[in-house]
This record gives sequence, C-alpha cells and structure tokens, in this order.
Amino acid sequence: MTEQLAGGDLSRLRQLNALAVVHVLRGREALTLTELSRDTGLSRPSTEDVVLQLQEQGWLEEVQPAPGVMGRPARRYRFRADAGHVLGVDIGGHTIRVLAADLDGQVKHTVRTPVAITAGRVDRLGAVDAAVAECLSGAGLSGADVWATTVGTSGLVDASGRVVLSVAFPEWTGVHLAQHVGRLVGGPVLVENDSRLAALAETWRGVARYAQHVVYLLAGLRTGTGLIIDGRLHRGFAQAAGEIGALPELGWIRAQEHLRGWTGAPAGTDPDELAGYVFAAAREGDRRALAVVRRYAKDLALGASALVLALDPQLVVLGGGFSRSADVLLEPLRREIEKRCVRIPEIVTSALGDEAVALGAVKHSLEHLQEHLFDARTGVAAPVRPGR
Amino acid sequence: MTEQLAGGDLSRLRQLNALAVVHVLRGREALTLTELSRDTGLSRPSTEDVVLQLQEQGWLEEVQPAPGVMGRPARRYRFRADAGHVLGVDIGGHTIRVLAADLDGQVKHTVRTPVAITAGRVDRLGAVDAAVAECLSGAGLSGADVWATTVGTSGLVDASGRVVLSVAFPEWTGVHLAQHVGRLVGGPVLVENDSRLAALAETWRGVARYAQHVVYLLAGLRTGTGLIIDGRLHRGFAQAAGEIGALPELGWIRAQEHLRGWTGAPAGTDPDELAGYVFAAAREGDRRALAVVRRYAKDLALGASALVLALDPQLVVLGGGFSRSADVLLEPLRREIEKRCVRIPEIVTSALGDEAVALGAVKHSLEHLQEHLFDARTGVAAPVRPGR
DNA sequence: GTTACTAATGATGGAGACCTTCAAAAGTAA
DNA sequence: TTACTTTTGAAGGTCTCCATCATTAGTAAC
Repeated sequence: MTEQLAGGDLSRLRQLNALAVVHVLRGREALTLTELSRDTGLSRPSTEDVVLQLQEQGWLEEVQPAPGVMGRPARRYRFRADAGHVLGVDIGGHTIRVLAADLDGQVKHTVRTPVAITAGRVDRLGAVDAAVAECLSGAGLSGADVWATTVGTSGLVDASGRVVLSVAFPEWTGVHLAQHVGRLVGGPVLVENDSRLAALAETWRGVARYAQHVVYLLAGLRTGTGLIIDGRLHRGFAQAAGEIGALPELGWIRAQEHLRGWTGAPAGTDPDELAGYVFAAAREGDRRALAVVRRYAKDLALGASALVLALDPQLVVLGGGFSRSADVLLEPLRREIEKRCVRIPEIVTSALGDEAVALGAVKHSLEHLQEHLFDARTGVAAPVRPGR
Repeated sequence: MTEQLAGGDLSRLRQLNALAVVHVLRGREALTLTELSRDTGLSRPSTEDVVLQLQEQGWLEEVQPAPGVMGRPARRYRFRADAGHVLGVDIGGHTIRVLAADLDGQVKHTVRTPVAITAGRVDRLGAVDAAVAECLSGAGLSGADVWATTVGTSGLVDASGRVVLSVAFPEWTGVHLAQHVGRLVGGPVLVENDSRLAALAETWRGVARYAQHVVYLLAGLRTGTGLIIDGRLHRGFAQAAGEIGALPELGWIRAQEHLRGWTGAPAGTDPDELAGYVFAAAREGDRRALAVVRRYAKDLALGASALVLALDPQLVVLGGGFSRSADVLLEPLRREIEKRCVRIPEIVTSALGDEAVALGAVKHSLEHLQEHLFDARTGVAAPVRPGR
C-alpha cells in the first residue's frame, strides 16, 4: 500500500535525523546550529552531533561566522553542493546543449553547439561528445566528477537508454545513447524523452513550480507532450506515455500541415522556418495568417483537450519553439480548449524557452541522485559518485 | 521533492517499529513473537515490547497458542481487524449496494436493494438510508462503529462530497451526499465517482492486482473511466479527471447510439435492456448485430486509445454492465485499440462484476483510514473512530 | 579600558529504546 | 521419568536523544 519504511535500531534514527538536517540545509545558505535545531525540530546538542558526523562524512562544511551579531559568534555550516556534479544534455535537431550543475542544481557551465539539421548519426554523436567535453572543461570538471547524467532526445527511449523509435530522425533509431555518453562520464547515464524533461523543468524552475498535475505541450516542428502527475514525471508502463499525437482523430498529425501550406514566405524558405513567417504575419494582423494560426491552434487544442479531460491538470504549459509566438497562439488555443473541456485549467506559456530540455535533464539527474543518496530507507549515503 | 519524514527522538523510533509490526500483522493470521521478530527485523525483546504496547492500546489481541508443536508454546498475536469497520455504498441507477467490512477489508455483510431507474432524489436517498440501516444491523453494528464510509455515485463530485454535475440523473445534481449519509454513520464520509471506485477495486481484488498503471473502462449505459497511476487513484486537480467522454471526436457520446438503433428486440423494450439483445444476437452470430457491436467497439476504442496513448498503462480493464458480454465485445475492442496504439497494453475483463463499485468504496474508506491511523509521520494512532 | 549584555559552546546527567546473552520454563517425544 | 525443543523473562550494555547550566567569545555602553 504505502511504501513501507521499516523501523529498526537506533542507528536508523540517526539516519533519519541526518536526512532531516541535509534536507533543511540543501539549496540554502549556511545556517547556525541553533537555526538548524529550530528547523529540524531536534535539540541543539543532537543537532551538533549529527552535523559533526555529516561534516566528517564530507557532506557539510563549516564557513566563516556571520559578522556583526550580538553574542558569541555561532559556527555556520553549509551543504557541500560542490561535492558532486551532474550533467544535462539536450540533443535537439539544430542545437546540442550541455549543462553542468552542482548538487543544488546551480548551473555552473553551459555549452550550446549548433548542429546541422541534416547531420547524420555519426556527426551528431560527435557533436555531442565535443559539447560534453567542452562543458566539462569549462566547468573545471573531469568525467569522473560527474555523478549522474541525463540525455534528452526526441523519440521513444527504452529503460536501458536506447532510442527505440525516432520518427523525426529515422537514423537515430537504435542509438544506444546511455552507452555512448557513458564513455565520457562517470555515474549512471539516463536517457529520456525531451518533451518530458521540458515538463519536468517547468515544475522545477518554470511556471509550473507549485502545480502537482501539469500537461506540458511541446509545440514546434514536432508536437509532443510531457505529463506531470502527482508532482512526478509520468512515463507509463513501458516509457511510452504521452504519445497522444499518434491518434489521427486528435489532429496533431494534421496540425503542422496548416502551417506548411503558407505561401506568404520568400520562395525557397526552409520549411522549418515557415512557421516563423506565419506567426509574424499573424502578429501584423494578416487575416489569412490569423486563419492559419487559428486552424493550427484548433488541432493542437484537440489533443490538448483530450489530455486535459483525461487528467484534469491544474496547469497547461505551452512550450517548444512556437511558444515564442504565444502572443498570437495562446489566445486561440485557450478558446478552443475552453470550448471542449469540463473544467478549464490555467493555460500559460513556458518561461524557460530553449533551455527547458537541458534544465529538465539536470533536474532528472538530481532526482536520480536524490533517490540513491538521500533515501528515507537507507539514510544519507556517503558523498561519492554512485555506481551505474 | 520526496515527502519528508522528519526525524525525531526515540519515541519516533518506537512509532516506526509499531507501524512495522502492525504492517506485518495486518491481513494475516496470528503470529508468534519469533515470527514477528523475523518479519520486522527487530530483536525478539524489542518485538515483545512493541507488541505489548500495541496490545495495551487495543490494536493487537492474544489468541490461543498453536497446538502440537515442539518446544514451549509461543504466544500468538493477531491484528484486531474488528476494532473498527468501514462502509462502501454504491448508488447505482437500478440498484443500491452497501457493504460493511472490517479493517482488513473482510466483507461482513452485503445489502443489495433494487430501486426504480425513474426514482427521484428523495426516493433514492430514502432507499440509501434504508440500505445503510439494513447493512449495519445485518453486520451487528451501529452507526457509531463505522470509522469511514465511501459513497460511489455517477457524476462529478467536489471535495466536500457534493454532486456537482450528474448528466445521467439531472435531479441528482447538487445533492450533498456526504452530509446526507453522515447523519447515519460516524467517521468521515467520502464521496467519489463510481468509475473510479470500480477501478480501485480492480487493483485491490480484481484483475489489476499487481499493475501500477491501469485504465479502467466502465462500459454500460453510461461510458466512464477510472485511472490508476502509480498505484493510486488519479482524481486530478479538481476531481474532474477521466472525463474524456466529453470530447465528441473520441466517440463515446456516439457509441451508445449504435446500440439504440437496434431493431431486433421486441417492440417496447426498455432502452436500457436493448444492449442485452444486441449482444445476445451477436453471440448467436447475427451479422447485423455483429456489425453493431463492431461499430460500438470502434467508438469505445477511440476514447480508450486516447487514454492508452496518453498514459501507457500496463493494463486496460473492461468493466461495467457490458463486460458481461465481453465474449463478443472484447475481441473487436482489442483489435481497434491495437490499430491505434504505439504500445499495446493487456486488455482484460473485470472479474468483480456488479460489486466493483461497492468494493472500491470499501477500499477507498480503508485507504483513508490508513492515512489517518497508520501514517509514517505520526505512527500508529489509537484504535478509535477518527473525527470528520 | 572596563563593565554589562547577548547568544553560542561544551559538559554533565538522565531517560528511552534498542541489542545480545543466558538461565528458567513449558511444552512434546522417547 | 528423561531428553529435547523452543519460548519466555531478566540482566547488562550501547546508542541516541533530551534538558540544564557554567563557560566563552563576541558586541554595546559608559
């Protein structure tokens, strides 16, 4: 029923209290023992004992006392977020992004490498390797300092980190990304669908920060979705959740075609850039463009409404490349969703833009570490890179 | 991130160990201290201490030692599942069902009262009152012995236990069921959508026992759905999840019409019974009936496929009144789902039949108690009826 | 420069819950 | 009646927590 946390002997209590101290201290500035004692609910002597033990382990570090306060200066301790690092990798069509962050999720270095949309498997993997190497050196890290890595890619991914099916890049199907990236870094390498990671990022540092149930729409050259249910990323039984676009009746296959038919762009425009022209014309008030956007919004809303009706999220987040044109897209989308749904969720635009996937990858790495390093069952693990 | 379980002093450890003992003992026959010690991981003396405390509280009871074993006879203790009881109420169109069960979910008494489909609000509520009273006396209980009650009804229900919207019974809209039933029993009264409760029942004692992600289809005069995600009932932000039938493109509105158009039944047949004639004719091999069933299955599959694609469940359970005709319905449904979905889940028929909703209501009551009586945060609460 | 005030430190003593160990007890089997 | 088996019950020890209080290291005021 509920996940059972076994009782145990006294050391178990110490584990729990150490966990509580770490939890209070993570992501915050240094605290004194008195402050820690207040926030954990432990007595001061016990807090001290736990803190000293964590310091010995390497999780905590004493910092300079705060100056200019009354009374005897208190020792202050901070969480050593720099004890380990994680990577977030976003393998996009046009761009490869790599983020290095510490255990608090502070981004230490960002690398953004353009790659030709036509680049094949070998070239693209090569660009990934180069970007990872550059990011590591830029952050002053070696591969061995990385405790966990998450790679975001389009397509379906299996549990072992292999791309099972990529519609957008047929050549990508079968690539074993976990193995490939694992050559460069230590720790586990996780691979996850990019829409899902973008959704995760929005609940972490985006507009969905306090929502438990979120439908994230990736609207761009591809249309995808990421679902947050009960505050957690929903993958489904075989990592195939969110593929609602496969149902023809729900319009996501057709949605793109409205934009492709646009004739108001210079001859020879890359089909990938066509959408930008449509949205720009709509922004100018061009009636034909507005009609195209409306039709696109209607088809997008069809699939979105199915998700909203099924899940009743608090929030729908519009992300992906087209979210830059939310000024002309959001209103028609909202109207179409309102027409179809029983309860209307908030509908907002992504705040993270292009970085959403890479940020989500960082968060995903951190959540993985969280389970292994700070688990309620085992207490606080030693501050070393976990095995694969 | 993870739900934080605060550390604490030594009494906290005792709480956790008491919880562990209760968890091991619940739903099983009586165990000796040695067996309990083995299963909880505690030492024998500690186990004894915890057990004596729980016995004093009233949660455990000593029973006769097992006869005919070697060595000194061991004391045996069992969980006092009869310390409290819960009710599960299913207010259906034709039938009202009330189940009384103990804390282990053992059903002690069942009442099944027919009610006219045309019965209005007052008559229906009167029938509920009578059925509850009969069930209580049949189980030898008074309303004060009931620790939690769940009422299942069609329609949307708000958090306070009021029916916000009932399409099938317009007169039902606005009924404050929690308040009404609360006059008869002690403890909290929860109200929940019937499809959801049926889904819950399937994961408890039905065909979905070991699945974490389940889509339950209620196929009957109404079409509804219950979603189990991560082993828990998914309600959505405003209790409106699962209303995918509202989307016309997904066919659930239209699905019924195929059956209603059937002319092979005696003149004047109740429209509610028409479906039975269609399925019967299909069973006999009538080609027109088979075509009707196929069309119905196709429309049902459309909405089901949207759910499957969105959530990627391990299992789809076909329940509701029409599941009695699964022999002719399941195959066409499966074929249509297979046509549309990326990964095909298992598709099986409900094992619980008519009792699913009431059983789910019992389980829902028990889960509510679980959170209040056996919570990891607070440990084991006293064995008394919780407040509202 | 001294004195008063403030708040943290460090040490002491005590209580609760767990563990291991072992003699005594209460059965069955021979 | 004796041997064997397993549980019981008690004793002693350890760990982790708590409350309390004298001491210490600063700031503020005179």
